[in-house]
Amino acid sequence: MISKGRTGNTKFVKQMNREGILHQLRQEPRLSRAELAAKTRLSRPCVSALVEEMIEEGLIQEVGTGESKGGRKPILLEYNVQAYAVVGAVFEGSELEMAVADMKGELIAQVHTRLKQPVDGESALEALEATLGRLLETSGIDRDRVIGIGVGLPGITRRLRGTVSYAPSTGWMDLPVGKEIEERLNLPVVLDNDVNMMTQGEYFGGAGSGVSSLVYMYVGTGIGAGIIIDKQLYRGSNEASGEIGYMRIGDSPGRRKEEFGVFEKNFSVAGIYRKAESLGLQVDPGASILEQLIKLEEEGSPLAGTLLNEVYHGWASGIANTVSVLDPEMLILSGEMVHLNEAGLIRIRELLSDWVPVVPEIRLAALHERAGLFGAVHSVLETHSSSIMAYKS
Amino acid sequence: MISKGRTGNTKFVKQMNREGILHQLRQEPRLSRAELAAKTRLSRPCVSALVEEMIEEGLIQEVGTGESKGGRKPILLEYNVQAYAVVGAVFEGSELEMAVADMKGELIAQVHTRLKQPVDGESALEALEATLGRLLETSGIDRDRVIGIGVGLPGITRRLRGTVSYAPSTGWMDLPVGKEIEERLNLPVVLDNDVNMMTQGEYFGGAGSGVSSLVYMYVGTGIGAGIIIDKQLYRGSNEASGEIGYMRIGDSPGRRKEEFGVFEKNFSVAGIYRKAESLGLQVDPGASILEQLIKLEEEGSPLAGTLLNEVYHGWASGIANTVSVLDPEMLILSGEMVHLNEAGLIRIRELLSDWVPVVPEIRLAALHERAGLFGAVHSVLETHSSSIMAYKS
DNA sequence: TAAAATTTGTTAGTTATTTTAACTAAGTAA
DNA sequence: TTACTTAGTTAAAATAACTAACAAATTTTA
Repeated sequence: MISKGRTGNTKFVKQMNREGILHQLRQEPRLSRAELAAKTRLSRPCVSALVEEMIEEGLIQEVGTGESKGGRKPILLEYNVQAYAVVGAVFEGSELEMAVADMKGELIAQVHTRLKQPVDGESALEALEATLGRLLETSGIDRDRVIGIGVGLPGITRRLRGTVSYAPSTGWMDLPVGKEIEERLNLPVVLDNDVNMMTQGEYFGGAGSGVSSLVYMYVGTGIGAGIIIDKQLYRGSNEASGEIGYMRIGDSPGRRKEEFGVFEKNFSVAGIYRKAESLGLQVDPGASILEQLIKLEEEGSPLAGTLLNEVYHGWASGIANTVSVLDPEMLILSGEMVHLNEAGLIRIRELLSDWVPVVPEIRLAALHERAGLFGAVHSVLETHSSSIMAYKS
Repeated sequence: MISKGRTGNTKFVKQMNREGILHQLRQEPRLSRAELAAKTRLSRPCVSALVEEMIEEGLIQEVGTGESKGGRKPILLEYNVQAYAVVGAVFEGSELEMAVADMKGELIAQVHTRLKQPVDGESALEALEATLGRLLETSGIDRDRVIGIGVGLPGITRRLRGTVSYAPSTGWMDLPVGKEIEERLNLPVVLDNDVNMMTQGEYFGGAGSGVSSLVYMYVGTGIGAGIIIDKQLYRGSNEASGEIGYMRIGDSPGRRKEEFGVFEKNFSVAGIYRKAESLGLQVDPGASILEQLIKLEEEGSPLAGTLLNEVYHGWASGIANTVSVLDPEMLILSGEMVHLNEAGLIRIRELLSDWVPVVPEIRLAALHERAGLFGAVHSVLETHSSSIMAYKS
């Protein structure tokens, strides 16, 4: 019930200040009250009072003394990362990956479940519930200490009317998934699509930590992007931001209103396979197409070289268009793109510097499979770590 | 000096609440204290106190009584739009347009100056100063009542180190323009490029008023876009957001590192002229190219029809790419695009609904030439209307 | 027509929270 | 050993919002 509208009362200020202190402590562990006062621009007595309160609540701990700076030694404080726990879950195809993490977002335990086929809403919910039980048991974490669960689903996640959503590829059409999970598990739920979750993962604990705006570009079955602007995930007005697979890049087939967009039709993993096969190249659908093309080119196949170049050109075009619109600080390449070698990266950077006036820093994703889980966990921390404090105070 | 970091004191709360009241009153004039209390969720005594303060400062006025709703008649309050004034200025080629507005952003007086050629920094500054004097004199507004000036400049405006900026096409390379204007006029300055100013103009008082995210697309010498996300202008990490002229749309010439991007090379006004001329069409560079093509097509020229279609296709591609990334609530077409007729608009909407999953509302710009001035004025109101209150209290 | 009810606005007192100033604690340096 | 520093606490002052009660002005109702 904090600051609903544009006006606030004095309690809101206290909440803000508590969060400010916690924020500092999360960024820079082992700070004294005096240092906190300086960094938060609050008076020392105020910091002392708030800190005492949060120590009582178990959110902060005193952890010994630091070096003297010419006077009394400071008492160092630390964010108590074990005060509570958060759970992250990611559905991917017929797999469910789940983990508990501490309040810093560090994974404590992780389990993996294979869902019964075909997946429907009920079986997915059941799996979620059972796996959560198993996870908490093995990790020895009390259920009361879990402040929420973040769930990543494939496909577009609509948030109309609260937490209604659907994920086409698993057959959960238009189910109020968020609410159902919430009721079933009796836990606050943060729901988002897989790319948004991975984006948050890389942003909070991967290649993108520290920047204030980034684009996370994922090439897989389709092509999508997650966007962080001003340290916040940007979802768009219809939850459809970052649907860059619909860009007009490459050959556009005559047909209209396709399920896939032109860009992803041409340059997703499946699209590249199609191109490779139509060129008569021998490729294995089980392994990375990019790695195979690179290997073929090294072995002297000019066809593979041509296709590789076309792929770089296509991907770079997608990047150029996105960067032209957003001018992000950083761009993170993931999915199939993580198999880019040095030469490929250089080629893409080269094309970009020819094409656009400002080229952002471009990096490969650092977290790989863990990105989604990491993001799910952090999305809960972002959404609920302040509300948890509110209900305690 | 308000809320520098993430923490706040009680004064900050008061500031917030004052702004909340003012905000309500700006949106909906003629509200009573009781209604304000209900809308801002503040207690009636609190509202009364804040309102009294602001009446004394001249920010609010009592304007008679309203209809009874079964009890005592309410005393209606109104935002005093004439308490202060703001100035907007827009440089465009060798012209300088300038206006004063009240606190609601309504233009009170407007003047126009032709700059000496060639334009350099000094002569532009001189013109700015002289025109401001003339404007204030004719409008009879006291200089002390002006809270700031918004200046729109052509080209990319960089804000590195405060307000350093450059505007290539007027020859102001890398001058600390913001600071210089500030010193010269002794007024707070808000500097931005022309497209951003026009975007804010349409957002605050034109086709885009009320939405929370929009893209303003301008086709002129080049092609650019202004982006509003979450009710805020988004400038990008290097002030280069919305540089959609660099998208990869249409024929890309062999040359690298051009001044212009591929999209604008093909589909800016100049680009379309080039295409028209190479097709042997008779076009006059002084009038709207789009209108001429439409007329030629109506007169039965198949070549003009083909080109027109190509232009629609190109513009729609730019829109599709932008929309794929941002998923805005609304898209405003301006510059040469305002000459689109109904058929053209329909064609573009048709292409979009074939290409992208979510099509935003698409409108033509409503403000035309006044957009820049309007935006300049509103950018000052946004930036300084709260600080003016702060220094009063 | 008078009393009751309702809505608006104010007054007085309470509460919550931060700040300032002074003070204690615990160290370093000369 | 004394002076100076830095860390942290205490107590009082300041600020600003809230609650409760009341006054003022109207409408509704008996």
